[in-house]
Amino acid sequence: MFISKLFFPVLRDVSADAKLKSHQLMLKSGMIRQSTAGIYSWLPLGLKILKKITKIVCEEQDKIGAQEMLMPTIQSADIWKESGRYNDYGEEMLRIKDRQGRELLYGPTNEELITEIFRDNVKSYKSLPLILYHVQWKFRDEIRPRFGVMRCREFLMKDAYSFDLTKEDAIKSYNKMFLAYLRTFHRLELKALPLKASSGPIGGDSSHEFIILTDSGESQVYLDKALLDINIEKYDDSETSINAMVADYSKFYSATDEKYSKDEFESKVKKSDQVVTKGIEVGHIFYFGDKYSKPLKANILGKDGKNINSQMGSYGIGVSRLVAAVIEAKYNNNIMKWPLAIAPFEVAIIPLNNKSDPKSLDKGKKIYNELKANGIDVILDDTEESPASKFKNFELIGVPFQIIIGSKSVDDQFEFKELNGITENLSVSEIIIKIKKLKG
RNA sequence: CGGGGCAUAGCGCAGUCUGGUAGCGCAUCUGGUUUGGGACCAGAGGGUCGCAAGUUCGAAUCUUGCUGCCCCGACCA
Repeated sequence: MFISKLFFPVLRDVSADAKLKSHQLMLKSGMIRQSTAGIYSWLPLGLKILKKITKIVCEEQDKIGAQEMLMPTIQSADIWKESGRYNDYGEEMLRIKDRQGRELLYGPTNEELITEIFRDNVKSYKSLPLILYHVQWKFRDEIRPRFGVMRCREFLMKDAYSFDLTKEDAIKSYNKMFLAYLRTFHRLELKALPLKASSGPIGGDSSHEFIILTDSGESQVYLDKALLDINIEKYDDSETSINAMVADYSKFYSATDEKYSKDEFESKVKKSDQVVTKGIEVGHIFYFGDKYSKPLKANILGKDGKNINSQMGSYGIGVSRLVAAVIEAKYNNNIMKWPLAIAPFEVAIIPLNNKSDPKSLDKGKKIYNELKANGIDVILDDTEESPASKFKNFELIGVPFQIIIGSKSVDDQFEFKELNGITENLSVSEIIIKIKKLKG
């Protein structure tokens, strides 16, 4: 991408309404624009990051054997009446009538729909276990949306649904998902904390929420430092390894504000291991047995030829919220510090004096082509802006690395600078090797 | 839903109290000078002052109604 062609309407000032840093920075850098209360358009830069995060989320789902599909945003009210949630869900559900007067709704979640699909298409225990997921826009009519995409009404969510024959099997699916979640957040370079949670309107008897630790999050969390030292990379996909992981995470104390008890915290965690910080909920997993399969009559035939209800779980990740959560967790001095894996661009090439020295832009283009040929996501500054303004722009977007072509470059050596970090002089081939290595 | 605030150029704001026909910064366009940390000079374009009604010779300004947005509280990925 040449920056002169990129649609990114940056703002010098943002409204005093944007209180949260992530909200301010997303507006300033032209990632998003608000359409109406709690509803946002994603401009090219924001969408690019959203897609990169989505890809990582999907890869980790695929890795545990979940299969991607896509359900619609609009659903019929009928199945919600069958499950009993049409009345229970309340004002948060956006209800719509079509021209025939049929009752529809904009899905806030998809348990009913997936259960219907399962009911109509899966008849035998031999098809189990089955985990299906999709990444789709949801709508929940929040009483008071705020904080940009952090708490909005329309949001992108990955939701997965597991179907198993027995509770024991269902817990295996649940634990696999637990691992997938921790791996996903690890790849996003976030400190994620699984917490036992009350299960809310989704229902069921086992659930964890996943909280991203930040300095500025919404909810206060209390935890044993040992939880942060667990290395998720040491667990593989085997059942024993997964069980060990769940056991390891269950060993130590952690609680949100609501469940926190001072006495318990003090007695279970050594003073030196106590961590009190803030967090943002980005994921939630539930095991809820036959809560939906029973009312929706999602029966399958077991080995003995008898009909049974499958055991279900559902698993959500707020993908659009994750974008803001990454910013909150990692920003520094008004700069968004993207992990390389989701950065809007991996490298910016900055020829400083395009006007007075046309050769420098030619050099930039040559490097641009070489990097592109090596699969590197690169942006070239082909404008005649002042150097200062160029640097500011790339800082604002949060491109992690810069290649600077200017008076300090000699021959085929260029300044290779880490955003707000060290600068070294490298040749193009050295730079390519370095980035490839960082990408892993 | 309860309580409060705001709505003026693409963005951020002043002007409203005390009515006299709209201004500042940034952005945009033109020309010139600049170029290692959001450059400078000169000029230009851009506004039914959220909508509707009322008061008045005259309304961004006063009155009423409506709409939208935001903030504080109870919910949520």
